Amino acid sequence: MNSANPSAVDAADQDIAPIENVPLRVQVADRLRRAILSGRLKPGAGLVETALAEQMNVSRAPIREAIQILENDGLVETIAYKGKRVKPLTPREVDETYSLREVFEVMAVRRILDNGAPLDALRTHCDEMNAAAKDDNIEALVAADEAFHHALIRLADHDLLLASWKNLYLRIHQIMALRNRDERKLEEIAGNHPPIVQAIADGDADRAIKLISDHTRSLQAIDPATILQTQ
Amino acid sequence: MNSANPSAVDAADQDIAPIENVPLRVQVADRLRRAILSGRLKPGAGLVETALAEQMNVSRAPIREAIQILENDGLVETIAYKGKRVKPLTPREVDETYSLREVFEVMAVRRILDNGAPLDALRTHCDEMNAAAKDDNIEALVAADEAFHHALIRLADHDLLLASWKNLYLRIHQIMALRNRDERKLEEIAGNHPPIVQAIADGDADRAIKLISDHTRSLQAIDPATILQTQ
DNA sequence: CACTTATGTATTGTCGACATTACACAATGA
DNA sequence: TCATTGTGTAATGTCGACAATACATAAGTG
Repeated sequence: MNSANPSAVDAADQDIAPIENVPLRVQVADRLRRAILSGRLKPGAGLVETALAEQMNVSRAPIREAIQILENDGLVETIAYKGKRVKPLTPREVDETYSLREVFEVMAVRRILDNGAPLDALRTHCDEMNAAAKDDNIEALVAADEAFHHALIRLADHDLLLASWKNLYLRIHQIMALRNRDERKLEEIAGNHPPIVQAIADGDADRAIKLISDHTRSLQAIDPATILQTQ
Repeated sequence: MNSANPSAVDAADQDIAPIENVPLRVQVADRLRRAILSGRLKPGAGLVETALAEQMNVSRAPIREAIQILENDGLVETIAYKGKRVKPLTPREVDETYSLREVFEVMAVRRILDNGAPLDALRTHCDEMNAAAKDDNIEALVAADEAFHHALIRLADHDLLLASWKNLYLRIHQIMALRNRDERKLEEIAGNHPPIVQAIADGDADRAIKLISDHTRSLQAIDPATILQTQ
């Protein structure tokens, strides 16, 4: 298969990695998304196409398309002939986001129990979370937490569910970034997960569903009304 | 409030209705969406911007944006530098669509039972369905059916759920349009709904959830593999 | 003949300019 | 003074043209 063209292939492998050909709109969308999800662009902040175009040194077209992508993500809203802004985040929306997330995760657990799936990945992420909690490393714990839930949804083997969950989780990201880092017991968060895996392994549907429900609800409850906005 | 300016206001009321100022992209998106949902544009059919622009007598910009809107709706997909086409519909996707719909509707029923809501609208739509079934009017029955489920979701008082359901229901529309009109008993479909309302009214969560689950599943089961595609 | 290398074509990607809209605010007149 | 009417400004909406890309197909080369 590749024996015909030895030198060129052998030579690099790393040096000449395939040149990425990412459309500008995607690059722009990624940057803006990062800014929103990290909290640098707060809800209510205005997005002006011409200004962004000049700042990023591209024309307005890719900026427009990038903003439309973010609109699909539910992170930005447009008011015709007036402007675009980071979608304001109301307490109600936060509430709805978490409640829908709960439904998604319960659905995933149900499917895993019905169809079966290997749980090794979940256990690995539990270990990562424990390690992060011991190190007092919030970043690592949050990452492992997301990896755990992502893996859980993937195990459900339901592409549409996965896509919906990912979209929803964007807002969870944003909410977590905006929330004043309430220093909760990291070990408590980490400790929440292994029982879920155990319940699934035991085939105990009721317990697994109750645990995952309680878990997502506990996260939801934390948030007071720390919804900052930039008018 | 309006006593100061009598003649102008009184005069028309109908004649001079507010002039709609719908952006071209929205008009284009609506047309294309209708074509897809009605089955005139089949899955796999190519969408060429220049051709559409010429046909609709607008520039490519609104066409592009319209197609991006449909991409967000999940009805169209883009392959960079190659083309855009109506998203192919696999049996698996159909399956996933219906199973996610089931989860949404069960969630709605749960919330209605928890928080309470007036059920008059649901009963009205049940009556409409019965009337349509008696008249052998499929169009009317489908419309009333959608109105019933739409009302059910709205009663759940959960904006995010409503938005997600609407998006999902787009594909249901498409699927129903593509399916070879299997002439099932209209009265059977109509008859499925009143028991759901009754179970909710009775506060019988288990029965209500079971009924709504069975209902959505029965719709799902019909579809063999009648997924037409235009390569 | 097999294989590489141009070249053509269809399509999307990007650009800069102009049109349209909404809003704020000043100018006007009873 | 107050309501009405102009006018300016900032933003999105739309346009036509050109650039970049991927693929098919032909042309060249050993």
